[in-house]
Amino acid sequence: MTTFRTPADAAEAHAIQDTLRARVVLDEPGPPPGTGRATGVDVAYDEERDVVVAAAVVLDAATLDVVAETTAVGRVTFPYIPGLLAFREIPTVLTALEALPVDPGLVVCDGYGRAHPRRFGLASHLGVLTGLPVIGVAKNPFTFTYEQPGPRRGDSSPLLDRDEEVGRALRTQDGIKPVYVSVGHRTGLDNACAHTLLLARDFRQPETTRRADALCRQALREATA
DNA sequence: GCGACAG
DNA sequence: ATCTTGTCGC
Repeated sequence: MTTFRTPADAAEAHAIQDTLRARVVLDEPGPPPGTGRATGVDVAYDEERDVVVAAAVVLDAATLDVVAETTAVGRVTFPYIPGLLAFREIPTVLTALEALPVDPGLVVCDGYGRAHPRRFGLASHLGVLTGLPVIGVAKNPFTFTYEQPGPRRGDSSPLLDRDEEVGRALRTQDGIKPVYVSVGHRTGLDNACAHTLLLARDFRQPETTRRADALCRQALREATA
């Protein structure tokens, strides 16, 4: 597992992304959807107290039952800069992932992977550092463009950077605004969408992110109280 | 130069 | 991300 280093500034962060990008694996299909485990990771902040809490929640991919969960507390070491989100979230997320007593299976993060200005978003970065299959499911289209997908659950359309497909806008519930799926590491886009759809069985967002989000917020309250 | 911009 | 009550709707 590669060591994480917090960059001194944006220029150094860009350089790190440009270097690590070469290690992304894009030619593996990834774990079969609906089997094994899927792990959601998310982070909550208390900017005032300079505290960050990460959560990792492992689900059975078939039943969506919780198999294991961990949290980790850290300090904010990098500001939020669009395109550099990973440097803010990854350190504490790594700690939470390492504390898991079981193999995470497919890791699902809140944000982007290949859909990124330098093709190296949070999901790509986390994948390269851990070696795990990782995908990104974001709630906003960031700077990318897309045609509105069909109205039904499962409908999708290409997420574009110029004319390059960097991800997909995927409708996970009938008549509800889509989520934005992109590949991180060791997973194909079709598979990433299939996983997302199965994980978003009951809600717009995948159950993995919902559980991780709830857990890190709760842990932040407790760490802050 | 100004605005937009994952979380 | 986070600040934040009630309220409209299934």
